[in-house]
Amino acid sequence: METGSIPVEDLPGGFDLQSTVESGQSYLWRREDGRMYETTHAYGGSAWYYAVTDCEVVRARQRDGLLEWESTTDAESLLVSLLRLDDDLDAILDATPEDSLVETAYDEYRGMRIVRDPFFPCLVSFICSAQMRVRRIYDMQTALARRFGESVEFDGKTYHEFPTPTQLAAADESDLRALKLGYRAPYVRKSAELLASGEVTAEDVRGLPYEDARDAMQAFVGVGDKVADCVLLFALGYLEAVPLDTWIQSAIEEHYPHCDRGSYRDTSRAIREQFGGEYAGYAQTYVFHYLRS
DNA sequence: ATCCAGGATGTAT
DNA sequence: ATACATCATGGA
Repeated sequence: METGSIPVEDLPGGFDLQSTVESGQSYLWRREDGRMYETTHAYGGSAWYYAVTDCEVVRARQRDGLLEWESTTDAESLLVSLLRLDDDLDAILDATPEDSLVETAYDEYRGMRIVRDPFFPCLVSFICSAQMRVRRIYDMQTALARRFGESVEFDGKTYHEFPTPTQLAAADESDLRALKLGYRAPYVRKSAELLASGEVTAEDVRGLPYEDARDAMQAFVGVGDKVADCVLLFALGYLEAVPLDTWIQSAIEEHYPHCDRGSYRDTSRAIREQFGGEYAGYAQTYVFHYLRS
């Protein structure tokens, strides 16, 4: 086992591990004690979390200004990538317009960062998110990993990686329904098949201008405007993407009624401008977490 | 019991 | 392009 620590206290804008991985933007991380979403700020906020990706387990906790980690291999660059520790949060705040709701949310969860999740797990988690509570989305992803993913041994325990597109494409609908995916089961299977066959790839989307990328994402099944925005924001690094979910819709009604333009596309453009454009997704994620907590 | 949860799809207009 | 019913599941 390799270990290390990353000084995060002096990163521009700081860092907050708990809000980053427990704000409903990523379904990659689990708390080591299995109490995700049951209690808040356990151990003074220094609980261990783990993620499994590329057959590697990485475990991390934040304590005394450090992000301490344990892994099968050197995990520092992986953590910088997954948790976007290279984002200049101060610059992002500076680029965000004066706005009492956004500022309140930024103050409440200072240091929370957008994640950079692996594409396929992110895609599936947000396909599953349709009409579903955050806690149950977690449970579905956990069930998929246990049932279809590779087992990885680490530190005397068995962890389960999220399945590959090929692994999920090989499942049939009844297997997925047995895991309580409900009507999302065929969406997940068909989208896995599109990736497994190479008919659609993440590279077909990555690099496109934002609105083109949002359209391209809808080649997947079970992906409309909102889920497309989530994957663009939380996996592909389109920080301007603002997923218009029910929470943000009600925030628009309440705080930004002039941004409601009827259609998703036009409302999206308006709220994106309201939130400062380039980093509008950051403001969205803070507001989402603030309103939902 | 009825309503709702990080919506998308198929169909009719 | 927009309006509508329909789609599982569990918790309040």
